Order: sequence, then structure tokens, then C-alpha cells
Amino acid sequence: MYSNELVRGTLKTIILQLLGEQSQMYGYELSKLVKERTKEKIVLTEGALYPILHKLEKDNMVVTNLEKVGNRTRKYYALTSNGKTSAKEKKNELLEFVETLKILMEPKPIALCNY
Amino acid sequence: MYSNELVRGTLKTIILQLLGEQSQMYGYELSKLVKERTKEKIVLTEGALYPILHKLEKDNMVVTNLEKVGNRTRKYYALTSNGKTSAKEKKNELLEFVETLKILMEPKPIALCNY
DNA sequence: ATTTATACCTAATTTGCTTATACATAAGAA
DNA sequence: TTCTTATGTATAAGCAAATTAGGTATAAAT
Repeated sequence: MYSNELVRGTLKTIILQLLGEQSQMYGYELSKLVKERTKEKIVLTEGALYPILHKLEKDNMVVTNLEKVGNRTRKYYALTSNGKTSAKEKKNELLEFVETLKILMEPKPIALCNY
Repeated sequence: MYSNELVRGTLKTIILQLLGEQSQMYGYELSKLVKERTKEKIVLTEGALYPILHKLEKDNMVVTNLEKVGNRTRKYYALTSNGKTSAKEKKNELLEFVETLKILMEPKPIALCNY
């Protein structure tokens, strides 16, 4: 698993992206999906997950609806149109950022052939 | 420039990496190099830079030597052998992390051809 | 009967950064 | 010659996103 400092700052983007892939998802489902897809290298703990989801709702990025499954309640989250826009923006920013990081960490030689 | 949350967590790794590229560097030089190499998309402010350098010194990752240039003093930082090891580890972790992020953000279809 | 998985939530704390400030020399522009 | 910009290092107050650690409850598995 990656050190916490690295993951910090990327979680909201990850959540927005995953919510964009399906019509709706619930919290526990999101945490399982991140765990599975990253082979547990990134773990979305509840202490991070739920406050982010609540913030997204407060900011009108997602809407919720409760669904009963047996005797338990799931709270499904779906992107609003604001949320979809934000998801795209944040995804682009993140992908650009990782490219910048790569350039910074592995600078290409100025010229491979300079004669 | 990228939102601050993204940059957070990567700065120490960036500094270690850059220090590994040259025999020694001073703070102001590091901040200029990051600015230039990332076209100002990542900016290493002094408030972040110096505390990190001091922490690295305290943790025996770098050693310092003061050099006079005219009437001003530069504080050069050079990686120790611990620092070199840490730099490699952190670089690998960061590069792995960005790959994981990509997988998470752009999942490949299960099969391109499934008949 | 006990543990593990599912499912949600929150409060206290940590931490890595920003923002702001301070000091000082050197160079360049007005 | 005064003002601004660049060079150069440093620290303190404050913020926000996470961790850590707790709570509640149902369902399934051992």
C-alpha cells in the first residue's frame, strides 16, 4: 500500500471518476471497487470516504437515494450534471499532473542525437 | 498550476529525486528547477521547501555545506547514502502510484474481442 | 456463539502544505 | 538615487484533507 501522503489529494477525483462510470453507487461499493481495482494499493477508508461523499452532496455534485436491501439501507450516490463536469475536469487535471510528475522525475535528455 | 491537494505528498519525493541528479543543490536552485521543468505547473514555495529540507537533514537523508557567493551564503544540500536509498524507493513508489492511478481512472475493457 | 462481511456515520487528531512575514544582499530600472 | 525585482534563507499561524479510532446495526459464515 502506498504511503498516505501520496493518496491524499486524489481521493475526491477517484470517487468522482468511479461515480461517472455507473448510474449510481453506494459508499461501501466504492470502497470495495477501489480496493479491488488497485489490488489494495489504494484503500479508501470510511473516515475519508463518507466525509467526501457528504461534501460532494452539499456542493451539489451528487444526489442520493436510499434503497432498502433486506433490512439494511444503502445510500446510493449519482453524479449531477455539475458533478459530471467536475469529474471530467478533475480527471484531466490528475492525468496531466501525473505526466508532469513523470517529466520531473525522469527528464528526457535534451537531444538523443546532436551532431 | 495544479490544485494544491494534488501536489501535497509529492514534494519530498521530488526534492529527493532532484538532489539525486546532481552532487549538490541549494534551496533556491531547487525551487527554480521545479518551476522551470514543470513550466510553473508545480511550484515549490519556500514555506514548503525549507521545512522539508530541514527535516531531511534531521533524518540524515542529506548533509549541508555553506558556500559564500559574494556576500551571500548558499546552503548546499547533498544526499547521504541513506538519502540515495530513500530517493530511489520514493521514486519507485511514486511512479508505481501514478500507474495505479491510471488503471483506476482509465480501466481497460475486460476483453477487446470476446467471441 | 463468535467472527467476518456488509453498511453507514462522526469526532479528535495529525500532518503537509499555504499564507504571511521577516531579514539581507545584488542587480536593474525609473 | 530611489524603487523594484531577483537572489537567498528561515519561521510562525492557520487550514483542510486525511488518519485514527470510535460508534451503531444487520447478515452471513464458521
